[in-house]
Amino acid sequence: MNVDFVHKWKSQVKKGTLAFIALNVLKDHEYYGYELIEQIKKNTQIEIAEGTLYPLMNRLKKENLVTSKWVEQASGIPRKYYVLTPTGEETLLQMRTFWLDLEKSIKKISK
Amino acid sequence: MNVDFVHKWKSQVKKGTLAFIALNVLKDHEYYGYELIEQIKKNTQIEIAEGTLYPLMNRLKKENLVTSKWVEQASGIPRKYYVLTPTGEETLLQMRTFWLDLEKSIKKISK
DNA sequence: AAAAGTACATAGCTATACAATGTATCTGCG
DNA sequence: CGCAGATACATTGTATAGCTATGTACTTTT
Repeated sequence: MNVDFVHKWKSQVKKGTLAFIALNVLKDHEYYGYELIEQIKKNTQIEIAEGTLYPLMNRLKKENLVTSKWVEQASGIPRKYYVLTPTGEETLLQMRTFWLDLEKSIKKISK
Repeated sequence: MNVDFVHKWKSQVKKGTLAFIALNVLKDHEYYGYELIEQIKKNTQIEIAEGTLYPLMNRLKKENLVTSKWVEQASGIPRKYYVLTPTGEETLLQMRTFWLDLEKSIKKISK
């Protein structure tokens, strides 16, 4: 019951945070989709389904926060690398401000 | 454009965090709906629409995390007070653990 | 040759914040 | 007195976004 609620809740928290997390990870390093999932999992223990990441990246592209470029591989499927745009960097800064405020607020009420 | 994206993003971050915030605020003090909105605004600067809070509290009730009781007023509309259940308290602890981990992870990737 | 991993992508489902709207009561002000 | 604004609850409809399931295609491992 309760386990189920917490599970759903975590999924809801991801709504929004994932965009923030992805932009943060892309800030200093470009990654392709599959690799981005692995990086995020490694750094945050958060697992993103592929069906979540690809639509997410397309939204961020549509909003002009990232661009993408195909890179051919010596062997195998070409990889689509994602890069932060200047708008993306600027947006990330605004998001960080909001996040820090939220963090502080929650710290205040959760003791 | 970008302002619009950030605005929508904040709304998405609220999905999930609001339940967490409400439970935190109710942990040590019972409040009625309207007052809860004011308390949250005062403590976190986060504004919750009434159309958000009432369905939220009904969900939390259905999940047995809070109970409610009507309290008649000497004058005016009776108030519906919300109280954390033991299940609610336990769930809150699990949520806090997840939140602290998330906070730590984001701190790690955002510098 | 089959299974598992890499790599991209989409469709349908579900949960939830918010605006808009509605009901009802009380208080302050001209 | 009458009315605007605050108090207090609630519902409906819409948009957003994560997740499961599914699909394609290539490579590596067994």
